Amino acid sequence: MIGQRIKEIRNNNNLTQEELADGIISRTYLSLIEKGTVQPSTNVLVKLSKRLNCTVNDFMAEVSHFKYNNFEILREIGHYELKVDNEDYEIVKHFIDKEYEQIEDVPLPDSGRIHLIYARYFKFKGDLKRTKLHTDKALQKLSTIAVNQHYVNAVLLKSELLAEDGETDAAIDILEETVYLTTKFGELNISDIKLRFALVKCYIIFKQYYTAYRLTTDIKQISSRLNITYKEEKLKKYEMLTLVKLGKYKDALELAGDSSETDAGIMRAYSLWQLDKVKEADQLLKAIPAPDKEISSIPQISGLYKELTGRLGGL
DNA sequence: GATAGTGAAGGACAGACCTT
DNA sequence: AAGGTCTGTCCTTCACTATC
Repeated sequence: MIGQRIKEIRNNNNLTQEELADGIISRTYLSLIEKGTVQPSTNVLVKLSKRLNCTVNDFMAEVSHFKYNNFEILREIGHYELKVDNEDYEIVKHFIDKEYEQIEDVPLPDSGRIHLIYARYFKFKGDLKRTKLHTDKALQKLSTIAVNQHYVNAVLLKSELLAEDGETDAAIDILEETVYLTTKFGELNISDIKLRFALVKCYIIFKQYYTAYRLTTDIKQISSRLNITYKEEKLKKYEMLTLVKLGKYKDALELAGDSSETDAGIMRAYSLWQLDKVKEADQLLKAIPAPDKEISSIPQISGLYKELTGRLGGL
């Protein structure tokens, strides 16, 4: 597949094998690469991509499936991916019922996308066994092409499952590896932000707060470079939490501003308490509505709340 | 003739494995 | 730990053939 793409791009650039290979590899070897007989090294791919004025990712981009005549399925995959994104799972059930994963000759990337839809559906349904099965299949099939948004989504789901199983270190491994690949071969996009978000969550579980904080800074930089916003509120909470955990209470207070939002309030109160402003902390804490169960979507913030109420309860 | 494909032979290198 | 050997992969060169 890579060879096919190289040939396509070379032809678009009106270059012969001789011209493209010159000074990089032998012409014969390029021929073998294009035929798919050999697997070129990354080094070679990088050099070829430079001469062809493209990225290595372009070599791995999906070859258009004009031979794959089932456009209907492709259209449906895209349609139901959106439905899954919107958590419209009841509609997705129609897609599941069609059992597209049983169809032979579906190209690997598309088959991977089908499995990913299945995995996300079964995750919603709470069927962990099928979720894991389809996630692994999706990863396996999507890994045959360049790191793209579908592969990243599969990685995110996989890391989520690993973290839920208490295998945070394995989750970090797969996320870091994917960050490396996207950074090395791809151009920055929303996937880079999503991956780092997932990493922040894992590093907080691992109590590696400095790394988590550094990642929140990375996310802000990438967002600003791409001129997009992504879960700004949650990012701010993570940033505050890491600052609090690092003992940078003044910075945390500054970041929280005068937000009346519950999580921010908890972290403000906690920081104030740490800075010996017990009275202010107590007042702030009393203004926070008493939660009946989980107070925050971020467990560590609930932890701060419990600690704080424990300490200030006697006042 | 220019370009591309194939096969054989072999060098360079890295990783795995074993011995000292 | 340091070394030697083996093995597999990447890559080259050369010679030849096929296609346009």
